[in-house]
Amino acid sequence: MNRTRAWEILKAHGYKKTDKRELILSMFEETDKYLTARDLLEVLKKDYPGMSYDTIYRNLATFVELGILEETEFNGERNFRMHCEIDHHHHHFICMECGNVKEVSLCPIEKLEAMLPGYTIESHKFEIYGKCPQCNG
Amino acid sequence: MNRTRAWEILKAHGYKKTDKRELILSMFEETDKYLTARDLLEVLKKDYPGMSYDTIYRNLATFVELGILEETEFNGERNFRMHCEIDHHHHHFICMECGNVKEVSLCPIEKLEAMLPGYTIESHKFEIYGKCPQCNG
DNA sequence: TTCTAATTCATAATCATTACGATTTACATT
DNA sequence: AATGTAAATCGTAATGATTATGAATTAGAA
Ligand SMILES: [Mn+2]
Ligand SMILES: [Mn+2]
Ligand SMILES: [Zn+2]
Ligand SMILES: [Zn+2]
Repeated sequence: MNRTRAWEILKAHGYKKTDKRELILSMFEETDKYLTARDLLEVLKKDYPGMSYDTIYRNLATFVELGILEETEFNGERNFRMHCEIDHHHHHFICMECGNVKEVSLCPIEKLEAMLPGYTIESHKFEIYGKCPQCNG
Repeated sequence: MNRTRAWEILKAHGYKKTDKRELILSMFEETDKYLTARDLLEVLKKDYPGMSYDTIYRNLATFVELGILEETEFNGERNFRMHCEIDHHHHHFICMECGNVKEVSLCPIEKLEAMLPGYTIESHKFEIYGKCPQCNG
């Protein structure tokens, strides 16, 4: 996902183009790491000192709802990142040192479905945490 | 894990026997569901109206540290449950309707390790959410 | 029974997140 | 280009989970 595509989606749903949204999207575009609301505010405050958490959270919710961002939760905080381009189902290795993210295609959810008759699987979370090669030194 | 074993561990680490701990442990012993700090306080307030969140959280942290409880996070809250008896590595299907938990032995973490040379895997989370057979009707 | 460290209580602080009325702004329409 | 209006943002306060702290209580050893 990139900013251009994001704006197509936003427009298609009747959302207006604003500088704040543009800035938020550009922050996500230039990193593959997960960001928190706090991360965003910290940076946006430089350009917009009056920037409100309400604006951040409301837009994050919109972006997730429209599939522009993906969301997860670790270290007791909500984390967001640009939704992956990759079309096939996959998961992420997340470096707890630098935040870098690596795609992981292994997922046993289909096998699992067969092993749980009577159960309805609505969602699943498979996340791997550790240190990436750079941080391992 | 049961209360008796839990007390062995607590004693072995020099922790004292208190009524609050006994009650907390008994709550976990009699269900296989995940409980939040709020769930616990709600019940403990009946016997101990002055019961403090501090006591709950401090003991939960102790129990997790000693391997008596296991902890996870979903729906934006920390959730706790008695640590499983089962010795082999496994994960959980969690019913989002009734909270029931089912063991799931499928896990691709070892295969994954081989697929991520240079990476150090420190931990991983694999959780499946949905509806159990009873709640599906 | 006495002593002491562990535990709990009572309360406030902190942190992430949400809520809301007032104000401003994007953009469609004239 | 000016106008009207719904959308978006601001400013600020509320909420809810969690953590912190100092005083009071208590379990268990001596
Ligand atoms: Mn990805
Ligand atoms: Mn289990
Ligand atoms: Zn998967
Ligand atoms: Zn596993």
